[in-house]
Amino acid sequence: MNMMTIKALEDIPVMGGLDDSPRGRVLRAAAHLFRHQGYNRTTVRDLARVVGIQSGSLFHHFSSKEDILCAVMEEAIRYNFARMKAAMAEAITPQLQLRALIRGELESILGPTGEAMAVLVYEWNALTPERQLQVLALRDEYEAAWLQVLTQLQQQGIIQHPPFFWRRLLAGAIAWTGNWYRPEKSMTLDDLTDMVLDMALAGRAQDG
Amino acid sequence: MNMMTIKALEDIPVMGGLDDSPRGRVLRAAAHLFRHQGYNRTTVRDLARVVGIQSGSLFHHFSSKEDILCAVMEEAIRYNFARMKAAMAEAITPQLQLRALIRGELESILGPTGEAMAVLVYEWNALTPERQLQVLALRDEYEAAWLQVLTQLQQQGIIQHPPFFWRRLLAGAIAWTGNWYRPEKSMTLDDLTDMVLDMALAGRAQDG
Amino acid sequence: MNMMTIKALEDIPVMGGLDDSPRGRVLRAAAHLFRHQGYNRTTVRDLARVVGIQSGSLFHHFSSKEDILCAVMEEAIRYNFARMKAAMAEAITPQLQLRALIRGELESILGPTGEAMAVLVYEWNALTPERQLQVLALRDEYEAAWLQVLTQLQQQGIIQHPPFFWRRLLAGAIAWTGNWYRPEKSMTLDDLTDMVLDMALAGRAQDG
Amino acid sequence: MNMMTIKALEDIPVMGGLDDSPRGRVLRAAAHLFRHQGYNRTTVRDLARVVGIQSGSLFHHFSSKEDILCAVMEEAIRYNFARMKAAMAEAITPQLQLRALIRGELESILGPTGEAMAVLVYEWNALTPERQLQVLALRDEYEAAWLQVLTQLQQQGIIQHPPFFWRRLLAGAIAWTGNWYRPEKSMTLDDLTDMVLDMALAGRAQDG
DNA sequence: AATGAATGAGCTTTCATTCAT
DNA sequence: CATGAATGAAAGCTCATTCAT
Repeated sequence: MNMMTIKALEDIPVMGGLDDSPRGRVLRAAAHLFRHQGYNRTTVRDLARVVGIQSGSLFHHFSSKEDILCAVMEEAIRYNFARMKAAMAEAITPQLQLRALIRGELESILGPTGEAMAVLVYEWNALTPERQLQVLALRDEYEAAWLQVLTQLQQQGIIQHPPFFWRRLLAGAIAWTGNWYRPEKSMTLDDLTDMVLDMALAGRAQDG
Repeated sequence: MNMMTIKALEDIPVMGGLDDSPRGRVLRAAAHLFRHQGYNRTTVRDLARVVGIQSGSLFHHFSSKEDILCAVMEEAIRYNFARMKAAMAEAITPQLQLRALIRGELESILGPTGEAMAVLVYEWNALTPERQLQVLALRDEYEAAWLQVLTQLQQQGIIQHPPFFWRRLLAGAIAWTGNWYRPEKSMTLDDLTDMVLDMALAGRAQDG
Repeated sequence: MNMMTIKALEDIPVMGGLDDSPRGRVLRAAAHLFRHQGYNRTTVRDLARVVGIQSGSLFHHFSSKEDILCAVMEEAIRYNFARMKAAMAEAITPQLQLRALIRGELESILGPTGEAMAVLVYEWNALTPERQLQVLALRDEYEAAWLQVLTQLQQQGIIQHPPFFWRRLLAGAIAWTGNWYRPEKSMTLDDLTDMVLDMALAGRAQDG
Repeated sequence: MNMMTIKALEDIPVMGGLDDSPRGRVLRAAAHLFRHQGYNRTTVRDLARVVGIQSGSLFHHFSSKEDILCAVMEEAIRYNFARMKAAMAEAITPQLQLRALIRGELESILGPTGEAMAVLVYEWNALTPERQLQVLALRDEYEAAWLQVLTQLQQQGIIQHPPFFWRRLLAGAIAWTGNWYRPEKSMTLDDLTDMVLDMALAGRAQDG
């Protein structure tokens, strides 16, 4: 692979929630490399080189390469879940909560945890089935918050389609932004949030 | 990897547009394996075994493993592009054209080419840059049709957001269905199409 | 390997003694390819392509790739041995015979059989031991002529060193010309012959 | 190939200039195997087995099989060049220098570096063109010493033919000794040196 | 005779992981 | 904790040879 283009750790955006411990440094480098080279095409030597240690030393912090992958995914979910809960606590109405959820998810994908979130999606089946279950457990907690808000909105007649399906469509639209969105004046993150919110509330005014 | 679960070719859904030539058989098996095991975790021996030939024989039909990956992607795009053009030709108004586009894209992801389409998304950077360009050229043609329809709808005031961005959000929502949608009575493919169409036309009635 | 530089059969110098039969065409191409790419780095497909047939067809004329190698070597020896005997028959004195031997050997290396002769030297241990013996039998006949002439010259006091060893040194000097000599005005084949002859008769005048 | 005849490292003559480091052990085994089996017919597994390591471990010391071949050649040239310079420094007259050059070259071919020198000749075009240039650069330095001495001898009227061509003939005669010379009482290395020296000074007495 | 798809053993190389230091 | 040489299984790919047509 095109290893020459991969930078040193200092040039990689700091992944939210990870400190400068060896563990944190490895996970940040891993998120970056797994995202841009793929999990399988990234060697533990690549990873060690970016972190600035020898490949054997990685195994003092993680028991296997897959363990690193799994940790990247879990940290991403955990960190964003925490932020999401904080944001939700401040939002009063379901509409505002929905906006907070959208905004939070966009930030998780487009901000410092973006690479880890992309890894979560793109390297999903590099995980053994038991590890998939382990990560899914975390994810379900997160999804429950979405379903709760969407269910309220449906009960209020503000959205019309089944919350479960509707959430899935929105999840896809949001996740995909990581592949194309780049912040610019004419389309700030707030603008993007509003655009997705319009999508989420589609059909709302049909009743009005 | 989890090879024991992988079936023989006869059990793999026939990928649209591929005949029973050796080439077609290889591409169908490849789409399936690449989708469920990942490109890197699928060995040429895996592939040969499913097709029912020896691994060396693969290289009579394709010059490399990456060549197979690229062919899977190109066949999927080409086949669906052809079907999409046919469907578009029959739709008169932009609204109907939009529905045809959504329906076609959902079929491409949920129908016989679904595995190949997923490979196109998930294994994108297993392709060398020059091959990415080659595939992108095909893809651009396809996207142009979407943009044309969305632009017309915007000019008519039916959608409000910039077509380019709007298309991206819809593309994400539709692509993601491959990860969760399973046909059932309470949510047929037609129902799903209408649900996405509602999303696409979000805000339409706000003006009314 | 650098296959693109390998020409069609028409551009390869006609190896002496080989007609335009399929067998002859294969041997000429083989001498050329084995010389410039090495025996192992030349595939039967390379060979077939240059000859203008399919690789499977080669095996109607030769039972194996090694069989082709062996035939190249044997033809070269046989052809040059015949020419050498003819030349020797015309030379009267041992000195003239020596010159004829030198001239003949230089021609075999620098002329149309040069590639085959180089293969004989450089691919010697691509041959199985039994085939080596088979070729050596031919070679011994050829060497006997040299030894006879050198022995006569030694008996006449014209050369001083043991004929067997002296022949070996000369054989090396002559064989190596294939790696550097290119005909030019200031060093024709005749000039080269005389230069080697001077070497062969070294020390001659010390007695005089 | 005839692998059963290949011995363990301990039975292979110690190639001059190489210590007992892993690198040195590999190069000595490689010189031996490449010489007797040919470069292409020697597998990295053969090589590893003789060295007493696993095949994968070779690639900690050399980046490729060709890298090993190249190192064998370069070490041989470098080592012999150093010895040659030392010997030349002690020789006063051009005649003595010529004898030193001949003696040194014979030793390089018949002594501990003999296998490596043979590999240099016989496996030359297993090297990629750029590597050939790299090795040629080393070789040119070495050849310059020969030409200088031969040119002096020509200016003194001691040899008559153009030094460049004369050197080539001698080089062939000397290189070829590796294929036939075995030390014995009636033909020691000194005797052989004198025999080649007589050749080199051929025609000398013609003027006398 | 000629074809060319198919074979399958064997090649070089990669790489996660181990472990003596 | 860190190192980095060593491991050895497995990868993608090659290629002489076969054989049904």
